[in-house]
Amino acid sequence: MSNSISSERRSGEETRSQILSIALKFFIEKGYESTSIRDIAEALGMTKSSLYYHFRSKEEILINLIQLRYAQLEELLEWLDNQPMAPDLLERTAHRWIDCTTIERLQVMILAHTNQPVILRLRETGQDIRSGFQDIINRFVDNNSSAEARLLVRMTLDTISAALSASRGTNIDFSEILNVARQTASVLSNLAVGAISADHRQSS
Amino acid sequence: MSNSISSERRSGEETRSQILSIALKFFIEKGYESTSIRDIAEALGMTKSSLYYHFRSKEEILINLIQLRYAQLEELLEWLDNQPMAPDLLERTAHRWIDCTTIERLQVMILAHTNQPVILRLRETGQDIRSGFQDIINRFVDNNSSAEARLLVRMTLDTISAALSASRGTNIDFSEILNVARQTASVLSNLAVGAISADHRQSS
DNA sequence: GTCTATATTTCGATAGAC
DNA sequence: GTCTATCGAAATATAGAC
Repeated sequence: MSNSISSERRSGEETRSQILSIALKFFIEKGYESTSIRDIAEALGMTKSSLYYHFRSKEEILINLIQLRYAQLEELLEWLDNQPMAPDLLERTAHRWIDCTTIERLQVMILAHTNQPVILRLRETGQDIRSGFQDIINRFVDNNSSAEARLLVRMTLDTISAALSASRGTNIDFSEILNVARQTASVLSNLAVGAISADHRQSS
Repeated sequence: MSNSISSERRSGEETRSQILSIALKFFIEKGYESTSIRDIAEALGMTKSSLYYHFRSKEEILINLIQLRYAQLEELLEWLDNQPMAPDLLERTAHRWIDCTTIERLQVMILAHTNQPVILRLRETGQDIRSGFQDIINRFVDNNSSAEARLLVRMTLDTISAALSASRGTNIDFSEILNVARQTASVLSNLAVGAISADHRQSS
């Protein structure tokens, strides 16, 4: 409300993003519950109270981090809605998703992966945390599809998580994870499309 | 030390296994850190103090649960050491692992999957928590192998985790998860063996 | 925007009676 | 083997000075 909003805003936003960055690091390494506000504050050379100026609660920090994920998921959904259905559409969708994955988003995926209980709890208490791939999955299968087909479609779209999970504790780097995720998506999409076709043959 | 040890022992062991069972359920649903000793005790109709008679600490409960996993991993390793190396050995190893997976062990895998930070911390503080597949993976690749080959072997052996993770939030059942894990292991083992062969061609 | 000081709660764990 | 009572530590969060 003063005439120096811009500069005040700037430094405020910088501190905010530093907090998010450190919090992401701790939440991945130690887990959300084992990371205290104090851990985050002290790593930034400030006190707990200062941190509460920027975020109302610890949950709000987590929610901010998680939501970074959805903008790109919606872009992918918009792209998908403009594609004609084709046998290789699932594979192309998975590849498109992998190709637009940056190292920052990969870290958010690790966060979501290593803190499933609290994220599930937030979702149940009505926070704005949507479940990731559901809308995209529904483009390929429905509730009449076999469990096999539904699961294979999910796995095809989520090979990054599978590669990430398998790479835990190793020094395998970012680009290699995406490379392997790509290969895996290709072979899994074949299995998925086969299962979907089998469903259709059975229902006709 | 009395002459009624057997009956006393019996009821003690039963309480112990009830505690482990409830703790497993809570650790999966709420996460280890968000589950209090009180949660576990009250679910069993007892107090916190009574629980401390059976387990020294909350950590000890978790460690007991995690260790249920290793007996069968060692059986698999012993079987593997008696097999001659063959191109399809990786696939057969993965299938053997999947085929001996009970629903109880699947739950322990979910536990390990949803509580990675604390399990990693226990391992670092010298508790007897070994990392799962490392010994088995080393039978197929070494540090000279490409990152691609190493990661693909890991993923081939860990398709249960991938299928489990993808099935979160759905009602897809146990047998279908194992079925899909089997199919996935087959196609991934082909990729892995291809990558290993490529390594050998390059080094010779 | 950052600080000191503190309120409030909850946790893991122990002591000791029965 | 289970209980009541309690300790001490650490957590989230707030109030108010600067």
